[in-house]
Amino acid sequence: MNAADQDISREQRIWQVVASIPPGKVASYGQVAQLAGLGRGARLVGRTLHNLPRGTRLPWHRVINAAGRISLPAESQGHDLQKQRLEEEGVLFNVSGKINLSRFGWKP
DNA sequence: GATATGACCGCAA
DNA sequence: TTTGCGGCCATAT
Repeated sequence: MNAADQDISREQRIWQVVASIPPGKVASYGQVAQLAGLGRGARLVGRTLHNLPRGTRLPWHRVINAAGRISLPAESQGHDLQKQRLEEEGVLFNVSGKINLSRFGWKP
């Protein structure tokens, strides 16, 4: 048993939670962390998603920060891709680039 | 081992 | 609204 095994368990839980997010809905990092049993390990969720391979099947674009905003830099490609995918699923952005969590927030 | 940083969160002022 | 503080976990120095 090494550190990698622990990491895999946590990553697996995070992946499971992220994969459970229905289309057209979004969840915050804290939400995912809580459901994955990580408590307040929101940072771990962010790190894990950042480490995802390019060809992943995971709907990582449905994970945003608590402010209803995309954490990635606006000039980053991931930001653009995330926004586009969300709009494809019907998630609308505010004029400020924010998402109405009361409407699109995932409620398990 | 200690310190700093990071796709962060929640609360208080 | 913004700012500051503590908390979580992994990685780098």
